[in-house]
Amino acid sequence: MALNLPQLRALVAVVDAGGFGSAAADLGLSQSAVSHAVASLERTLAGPLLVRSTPVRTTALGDAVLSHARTALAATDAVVDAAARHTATADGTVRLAATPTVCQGLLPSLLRHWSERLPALRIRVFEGSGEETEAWLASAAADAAIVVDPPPAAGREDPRAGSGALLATDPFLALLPQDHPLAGEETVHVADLADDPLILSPNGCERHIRTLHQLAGEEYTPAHRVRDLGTLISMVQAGLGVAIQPEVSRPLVPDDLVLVRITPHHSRRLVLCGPQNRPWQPAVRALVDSVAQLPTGASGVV
Amino acid sequence: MALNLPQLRALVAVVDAGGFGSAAADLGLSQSAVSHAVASLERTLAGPLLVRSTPVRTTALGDAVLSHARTALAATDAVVDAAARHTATADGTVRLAATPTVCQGLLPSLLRHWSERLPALRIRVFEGSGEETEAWLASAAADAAIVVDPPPAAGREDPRAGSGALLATDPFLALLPQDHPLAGEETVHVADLADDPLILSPNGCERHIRTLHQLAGEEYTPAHRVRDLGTLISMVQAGLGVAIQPEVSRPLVPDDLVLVRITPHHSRRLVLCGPQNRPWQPAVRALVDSVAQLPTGASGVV
DNA sequence: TGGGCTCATGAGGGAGCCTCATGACGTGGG
DNA sequence: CCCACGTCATGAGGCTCCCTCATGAGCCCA
Repeated sequence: MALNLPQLRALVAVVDAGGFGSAAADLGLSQSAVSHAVASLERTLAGPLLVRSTPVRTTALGDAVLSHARTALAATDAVVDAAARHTATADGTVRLAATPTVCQGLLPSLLRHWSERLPALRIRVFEGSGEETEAWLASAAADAAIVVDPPPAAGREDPRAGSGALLATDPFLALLPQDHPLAGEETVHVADLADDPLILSPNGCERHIRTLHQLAGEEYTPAHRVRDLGTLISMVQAGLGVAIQPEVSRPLVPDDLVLVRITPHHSRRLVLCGPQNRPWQPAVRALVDSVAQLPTGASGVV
Repeated sequence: MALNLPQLRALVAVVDAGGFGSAAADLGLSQSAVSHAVASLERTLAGPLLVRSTPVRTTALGDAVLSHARTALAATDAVVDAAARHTATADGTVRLAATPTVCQGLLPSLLRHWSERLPALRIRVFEGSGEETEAWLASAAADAAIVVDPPPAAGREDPRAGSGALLATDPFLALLPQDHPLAGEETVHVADLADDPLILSPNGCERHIRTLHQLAGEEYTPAHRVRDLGTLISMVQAGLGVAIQPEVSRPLVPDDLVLVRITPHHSRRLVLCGPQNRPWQPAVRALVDSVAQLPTGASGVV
């Protein structure tokens, strides 16, 4: 004879209503059901819980049990409440904007994570340059975006916007052919690459690469500019030069190229967030929350 | 499809064990039962709770639900724990010593109260004089007693003894025939009764009555001494004199006698307690606790 | 004494929970 | 490459339990 929820509900209802009949009415059951429930609970607890009088009173045993019964019932209600609140906010479709590097390097594992943690959520990915993604987010063409180096916590015009989640602090690395003289090094310096033609990475990384050269006191003279990351990789493979790429592009680097840590150290912050000028979709909040509890800087999100 | 405890137990066990099979082993069930339970819980909450992988991971919905499920289960465990602790301490037989006045005036309602609140407890009443009751308690011939004016909180030799419950502050009243000249008064003074023969109440009340006369500055000259309260009442009914009786004897006073408030005010404290020189029985603790939460000074305990 | 109210108690039906057996899926070693 | 293995899902079946209906017992009050 195991304890169960209807028994506890009956006990609490009888105490609150002051009688079996009115408790049955409150619970939407027959008086008989309430009587059976309390009687079986008294059997499992091996003692009377209630004094049958008008109004009913609790025995000492009933008193000792009652508060725990209330918390148990409150907790089960909290279970269904939490579930209802969750399903109300964590479904629908989110339009997510991101840059090509992020889409190819970081997003696959993120989408896998979300499909596990938030399976009711559909995510449509929109790939664009850094400027495009921010414009889409501002113009409501996207619901969320992975933005690079947003102003930290400031510039949020709508107080309902909330804060984003730091997905990774993404360091810049040197991309070299495997047979490059420095390919085996632990770390290379920007100055060491001055003799190699620099192939400029696509999209919005140019700003960071220029900063890197300024930090090193080196002249910034890119030899080639390409738009597509595939093109860049092919050129490095062909020995036409070297490149500087963020860590997240590692999954895309073929076996015959290597990524080597570069000094001076410089990195960019990749942040998942919703729009700054209007309230976020609940689903976007759920997406951000589900990655916020991950170890920070986890470029290798499972 | 209603939420129930086995479902919550299954969910928590799977998360803790890291898999359905080991959770089933922990719960002493088949793997199939655990699978069915989690599946039905996911149906009632309208969303997946777990990601089936090795080891299993929670979805965001699962996380939101899990902590509430744990508290619900802990509370149900607390219910059976409280009941077990209670039945372990609140049964058996208690030998209760009390004076005749208390036995006749106060005990009936107390015994009714206890038979409701602590029905598993049998109480054997031993009636004796004040000295006898205290001697029985000291010699372990009684397990508890209702004692008059015990030294307040001091003189407790065994620290495990605990403190008693104040049952009543029991004021002394004048017992008069209904046709006595002062019977209609709100309050009478000890000096007003100087002309009436004083019939001494039985048992240990003489000390208090003497104190009353000292407080009033009156001479203390009892005309009659009787042992039995019934005798005293008969004599007052016969017009042979007046008496001074504690409030608790009110239920025993016939209709043709009246109890009138007396000045100077004097009262005795009736305290239920266990022995002072050895640990109390758990059942005695339960008795004391069950009256301690009543309104104090309730000579009219329901 | 009889009516009304309250709770207890059988009998019966239906839904649940559990088990056994089997199938689907992914994984790692020979 | 494929097979063995471990894990979980899924039906079918039995048994327990939970609920309802009907009826009886105890109590209070007129």
